[in-house]
Amino acid sequence: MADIYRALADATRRVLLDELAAGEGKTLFELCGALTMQHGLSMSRQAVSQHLAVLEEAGLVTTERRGRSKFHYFTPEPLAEIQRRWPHERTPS
Amino acid sequence: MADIYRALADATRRVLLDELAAGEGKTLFELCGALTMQHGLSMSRQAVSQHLAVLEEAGLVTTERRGRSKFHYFTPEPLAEIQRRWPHERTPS
DNA sequence: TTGACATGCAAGATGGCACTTGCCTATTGT
DNA sequence: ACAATAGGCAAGTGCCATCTTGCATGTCAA
Repeated sequence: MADIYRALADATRRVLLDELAAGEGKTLFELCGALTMQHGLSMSRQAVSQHLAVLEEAGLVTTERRGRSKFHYFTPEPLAEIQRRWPHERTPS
Repeated sequence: MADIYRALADATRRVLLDELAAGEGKTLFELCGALTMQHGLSMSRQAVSQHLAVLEEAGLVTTERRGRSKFHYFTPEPLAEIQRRWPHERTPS
């Protein structure tokens, strides 16, 4: 499991996490479209694919193949390590 | 305020945060020593200084000059952005 | 089977980050 | 004043991450 800090270091990957956190189960093409349309980021399909691979290695994204499509899901659990490592007060909502 | 994600991306900087979170108010030389002695990281003083500058720009470290020494303090507040951006369930302690 | 669709693999170019080196400034003590 | 201490600035180097390009693999529909 690669470190999540490196995965979060890239702005494009953070936007991808935003997209996946919003609506679940998006494909590579859908994410490419979302990046271009809604975030003004225009990159090749492979660039997005490589970003998703980094996120998956870090455990922040899980995938599920259905047919020729691959659906991506946000998995927030690895983020808990950050709070475990540097705990700080939380306003008890 | 530079982004905290880039600041967290480097392993040395994370160890520095660990050191500062443990005991407050350390100087550059003290941190250099801690890196070498307790973590097996042997780097030049400038390397550590540049890491501290990145952490300070990200708001994760605040400094206070006293005489010719500069004391560094861990400031965890910026980390809250991560939880705000991707909220996930926390075991209600 | 043939073509279109969705994705994967691999090699190359570019830019940025981490680290070093050398010199400089500021503070303290004698 | 002088030396020693603590730290800062700036240029240079090497490497890694990101991105692109081109081709390959697997899936579905007609």
